[in-house]
Amino acid sequence: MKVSKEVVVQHREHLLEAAGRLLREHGLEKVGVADVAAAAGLTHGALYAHFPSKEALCTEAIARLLDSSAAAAAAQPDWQAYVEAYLSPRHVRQRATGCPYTALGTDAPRSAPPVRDTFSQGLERALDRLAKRLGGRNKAAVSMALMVGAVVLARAAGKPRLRAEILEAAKQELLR
Amino acid sequence: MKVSKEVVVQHREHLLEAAGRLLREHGLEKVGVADVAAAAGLTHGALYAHFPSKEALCTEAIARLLDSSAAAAAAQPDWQAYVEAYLSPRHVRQRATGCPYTALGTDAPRSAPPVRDTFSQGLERALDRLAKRLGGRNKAAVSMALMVGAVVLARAAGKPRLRAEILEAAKQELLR
DNA sequence: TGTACATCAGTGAACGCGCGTTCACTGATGTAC
DNA sequence: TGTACATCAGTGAACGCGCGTTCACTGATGTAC
Repeated sequence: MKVSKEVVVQHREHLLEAAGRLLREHGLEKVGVADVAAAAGLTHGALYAHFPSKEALCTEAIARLLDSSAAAAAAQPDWQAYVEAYLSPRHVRQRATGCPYTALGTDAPRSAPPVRDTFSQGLERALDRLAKRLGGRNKAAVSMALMVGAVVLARAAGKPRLRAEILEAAKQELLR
Repeated sequence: MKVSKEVVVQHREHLLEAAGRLLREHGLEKVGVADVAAAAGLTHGALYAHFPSKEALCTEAIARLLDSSAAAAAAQPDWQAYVEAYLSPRHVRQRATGCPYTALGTDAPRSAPPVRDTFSQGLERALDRLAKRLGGRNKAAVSMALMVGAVVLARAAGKPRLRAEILEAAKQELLR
């Protein structure tokens, strides 16, 4: 049945949030529109009143992720605290709420143009901001690559000991 | 029809090679058993004479990838040349024949235990070898994280200019 | 060495299942009078 | 303010498609005599 304008906006918001969470946890291919709709408290049919396709939903959800990820970084003025949180076992464990590059990085180049472009633009802006913060584009690129790489490898490492080793090594290097 | 023992071994080999290539290019979820079989010059039914399931095929194919990737690294005694090849635009472009961590890194933690464990063990050995080569586990972890992160980000970056910037920054840092 | 038979990798049709998408219908919302 | 009607987000069944897996059958291989 029809719902009020405010509720429509809420539902759209919930769909994007759920998609952002599920995509980071399970990847683009393993998440179904029914999963996203259910996580938002709706049925799959309703999703198509908000988005024309799964791809459109995912594209917008990922664009949001990249934005809010950049916003979260900007909101932490203490660089050391930011790095320590990023390279924490908690971040490695909780993919669903973590950095989109570490969750979906290797999916980006295989995706359709809309998703690829979203990643590309998000990355460009992320590096710009980081360059201002760290005073140099080279330093920004190296720092981001090291952080992303460390979390990707730590997640691929099954044993907690190896995970901790990778995270610690990256942390020492970044805060040197 | 039945084929000779030698041909059976060849077909198995071709299936694993095709799987290794297609998996790196398209990811675990987008590659079908029919795709792999066709790339190996067989029909999908034949695949099940060699492997009990898609998962078993992928697990073995990935194990091979990790081994041959480590072997390729060991075969290049010149560290600078290795780093330059790894951080080259060519490697960024050709996912199908490149490093398995940069191609499938973010798929690893979402995969079923057999695939996850394969990655975990492969990573452990890769870091061991690199530690001997670079004289320190910390240095090995940092170098590998930076290399993997740089290629993942370079692939996510659409524009050649941004790609080159990331690769160059990482290269300078690693060969410092 | 030659022959008869058992073996088994390969083929392609078929099955079951899940997924993205569509659509007729519902009923609360919001608007026009 | 009250009423009648148009709108449209949401529901759930249905559709088409692709994919992993199975299986009866084929025919070349390899073995036993």
